Amino acid sequence: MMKKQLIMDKALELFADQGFESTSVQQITEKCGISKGAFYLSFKSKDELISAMIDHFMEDIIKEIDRVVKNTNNEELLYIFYYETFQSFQKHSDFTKVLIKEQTHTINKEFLLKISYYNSLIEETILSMIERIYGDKIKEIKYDLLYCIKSFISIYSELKLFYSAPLDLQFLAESFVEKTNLLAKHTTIPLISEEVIQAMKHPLNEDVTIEKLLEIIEQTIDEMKESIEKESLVLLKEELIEPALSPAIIKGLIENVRNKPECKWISYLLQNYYSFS
Amino acid sequence: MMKKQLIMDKALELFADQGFESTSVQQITEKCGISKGAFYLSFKSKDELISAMIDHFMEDIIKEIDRVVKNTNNEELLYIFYYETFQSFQKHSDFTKVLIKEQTHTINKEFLLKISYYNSLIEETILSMIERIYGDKIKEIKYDLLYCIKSFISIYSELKLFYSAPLDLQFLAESFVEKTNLLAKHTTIPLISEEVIQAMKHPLNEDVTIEKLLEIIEQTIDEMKESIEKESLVLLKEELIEPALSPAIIKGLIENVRNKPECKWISYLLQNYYSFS
DNA sequence: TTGACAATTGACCGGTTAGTCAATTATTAT
DNA sequence: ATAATAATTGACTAACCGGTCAATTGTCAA
Repeated sequence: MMKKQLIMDKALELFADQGFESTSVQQITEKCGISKGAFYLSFKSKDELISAMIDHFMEDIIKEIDRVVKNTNNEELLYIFYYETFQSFQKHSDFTKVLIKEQTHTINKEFLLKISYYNSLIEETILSMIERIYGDKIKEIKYDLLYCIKSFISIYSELKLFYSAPLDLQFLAESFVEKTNLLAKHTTIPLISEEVIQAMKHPLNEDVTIEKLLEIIEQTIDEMKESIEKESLVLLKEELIEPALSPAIIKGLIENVRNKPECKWISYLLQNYYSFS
Repeated sequence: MMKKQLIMDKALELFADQGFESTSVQQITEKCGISKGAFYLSFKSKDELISAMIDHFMEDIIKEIDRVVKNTNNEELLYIFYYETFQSFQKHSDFTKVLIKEQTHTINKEFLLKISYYNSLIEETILSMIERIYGDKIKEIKYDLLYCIKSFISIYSELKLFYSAPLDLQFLAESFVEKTNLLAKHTTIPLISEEVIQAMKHPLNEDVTIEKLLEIIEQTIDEMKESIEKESLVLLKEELIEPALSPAIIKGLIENVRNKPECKWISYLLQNYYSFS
């Protein structure tokens, strides 16, 4: 439906400079030139719009970065990574603003969990890139590098997106490549160890209730065609209602489900629910 | 008044995990065990409470960091700076959370301007520190270093304050000292030039109206004892209503006013208003 | 042209917000 | 003890919020 896209676009503009909470459905519908009722024909609630928006843009951004990282040789990789990330952020500048704002601000646990999920996907990509470029020798400082790279990207976001600093993207990427290489080659004091990372993992998912999980699963099942994945999901749903299967079987079913792109989110939630790492 | 402090303390706790907007005056008064009316005896509005809170904590944090930077010899300076900054942030962890949340989120232009003012004070301190430690040779990358140092502090904030990562502050400071030294000694591609800094300066103060300025000035005048500074402020107020004086005289008057700590904010606003750098 | 159906509207609902102010209570001076 | 004054209360207002639904409008086949 066209209407959905229109609402997402206009809402994004408002969210970008007011945030989720301060933007009312009224404002969105006015900007779209539609009535309040029409909004609720496209989205069940304001929260559903936000959730859909996060999915839509995050998937797009991650897909772009992943593609670039996969298809670039090691020599240029870091430069291309920075450059394409900045490009992608600039292309989706409104969404990036929203993300930065809401990452620290939203009270809604569902959004936070979702954002942290996509964040973990990006972290995986960056980590695999670091390992490819620098090899085993930086194993102990890989999380240091990860957080520094993320910081550099934040510097870009702050300067370019929030303060409109006149910065050349290629130059920016070059400069950050140099800084990253410096840190990778000479850092001797690792700051963030594997244990630290483990200790701070998933502080959010304890708030995901069975009811909420069942609701999302049922909705997804309805939208799926008959397949092994759908069958697996049905079994997982029954397991949630009345536990009967062994952990090994559950883990296997979750693995099955993960194959379908539209179920990745659910498999992530289930994995956390059953505390599988 | 004791009541004011009580309200600030309790409000800060709520602001830290809900943000300004999502925290109602009702919630604050309940937590204080006072009535809604009593709140408005201490603060004219919710905004005034927030404004007072920003001033109170920012001045405290900046004073601590400034004192440390001034009283430490160059050798240990960077380490002590990081360590004391982290200590200060930990001591004021609720306020730091508020600051991080609202820096990117608040719509209220007055708060943003205030935060960016205090931010510029901290930046000045960091820059003076960089120059003291590394001397003239890093002149071209001083803004790079500034932003990297700020990024490192952000990493601390994210890990420690938001994700409660188990990190040792001394170790953390040591690690960041190494990273900073590495970047200072080997960076060859300056990212942020003087021109970039100039181009992104003060995008906010265009929203400060004469009326708002007059309001703040009048309020401050009432609270001041007779002095050269008060006289200067009265003259500046009259100048705002009916321009008559030369730029040189205005600049001098602003310089006078700046001497009183309680007028620093006003002198900053006036300086921006008259576009003095 | 008619009638069945789908799309769209906006007045309305219950709830929450910041802020006010007449009424009440507490304190102090005499 | 009494009167005057200061401090405190909480019901109240007007505005706004997300969400609903009876009523209206638009569409199209017969």
